[in-house]
Amino acid sequence: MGVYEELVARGLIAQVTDEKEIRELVNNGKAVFYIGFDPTADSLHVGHFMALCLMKRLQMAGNKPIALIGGGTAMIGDPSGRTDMRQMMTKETIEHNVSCFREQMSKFIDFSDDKALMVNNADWLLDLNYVEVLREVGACFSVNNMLRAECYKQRMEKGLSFLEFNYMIMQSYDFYALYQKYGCNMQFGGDDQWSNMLGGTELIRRKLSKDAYAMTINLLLNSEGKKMGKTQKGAVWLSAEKTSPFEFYQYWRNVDDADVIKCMKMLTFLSLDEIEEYAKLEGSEINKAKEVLAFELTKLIHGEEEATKAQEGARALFVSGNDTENMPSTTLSDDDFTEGEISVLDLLIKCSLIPSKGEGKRLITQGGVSIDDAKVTEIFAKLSLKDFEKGYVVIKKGKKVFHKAVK
RNA sequence: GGGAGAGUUCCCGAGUGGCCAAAGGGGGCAGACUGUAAAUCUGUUGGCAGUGCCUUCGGUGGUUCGAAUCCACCCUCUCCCA
Repeated sequence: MGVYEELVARGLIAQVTDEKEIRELVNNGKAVFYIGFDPTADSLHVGHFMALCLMKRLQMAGNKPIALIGGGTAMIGDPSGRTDMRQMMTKETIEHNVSCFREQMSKFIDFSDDKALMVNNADWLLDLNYVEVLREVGACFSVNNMLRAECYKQRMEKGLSFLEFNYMIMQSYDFYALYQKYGCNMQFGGDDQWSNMLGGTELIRRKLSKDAYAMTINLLLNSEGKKMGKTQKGAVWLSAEKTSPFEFYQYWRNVDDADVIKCMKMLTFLSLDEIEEYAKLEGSEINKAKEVLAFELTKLIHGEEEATKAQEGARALFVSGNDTENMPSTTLSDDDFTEGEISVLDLLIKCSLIPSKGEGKRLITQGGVSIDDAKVTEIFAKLSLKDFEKGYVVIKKGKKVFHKAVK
């Protein structure tokens, strides 16, 4: 089975421009492909992880990946898949984000010995001359066609600025530039990028009379059709500072039954045969598969040691009771105590478990807070230093959130 | 440039002078049931202090005892005409 067939079997491929050609290139390690990443935050998140996985799989099959960081296109803002206008980002923010991306990616993709490249489209986009671009590139685009593209259609009601309208042209120009510079013959991206990617193949055909290919990967959607990797607090990040390994592990440990196998196929490097075995599990047995999924992913992102810690921590908490070793924790100082006491509400705030005291009161009233296994029943309950005699207390919020307060 | 309309709390969306911290739905959170799942049911959903205060209905001023609601100007968006 070639790598292309494997991608299909894992349910990763959404659309391709020319299946035969792409299979041929990819399976024989002849592809030089690029994937673009918009530096809209200072860390990569789960959505990017799919793309990174794909890069790695293809790299292992002998193809050469180019990670393109959109330092230039971020100045414009991609309207695809968005119903509202993007906030304009400052140059400084973009530069900061670019360097964060660079660091995270190099942990995952092998950039040594020219096996992969990392480029920033700011290097060629920012110096373009407006009139020149219009004549060279603008002439190749039909506004009529652009307006028919799905990504703009959605915006026709809510409004689309000329700035954003140009995003497709800039992305197309990237492909064109990479083709000439590095012989990049293929572009991958999320399925919402389809029209932008076609713009690039079309531009290359017109300008150079050469064929280039595009392929989109399925977005990671849950059984309800919503994008995965988002929590109420925001995205699930790959950096340990923004999403701790424990939280990361828990996110995957808690996915719906219906989504476990799909996630395994799309995100892990477990063999398809092995995954088939997990797919046979039923009922509460599915929990085993969830543990494997969570462990494998945490290992990929944070390393085996952290993954083991997260797994043991979770098992201890949920199965056997109270191992506090790997629990997220907050250290309290003397200033947090008034006359040797701290109120439960202040404690919860200090540990960032609640955003406001009103929320805390509600939680306590509804029986959602326990400290050292004792349910807190009084909203103005206080803890004294005596309660910290063993050095910490364990706070339980709801059923799944555990936190250790150390003194 | 001319004309018409819109901007409400996390999101959608009601509200056209006091009964509005603002209906309803979605989402979130908590409880029950469970398998750290789903479905279902219940409660809850601006902040701070215990019943009152503060901040919030695009922005800034104004009218009024009292404004999300009326007036003026401004900003943003949509539609029609050019």
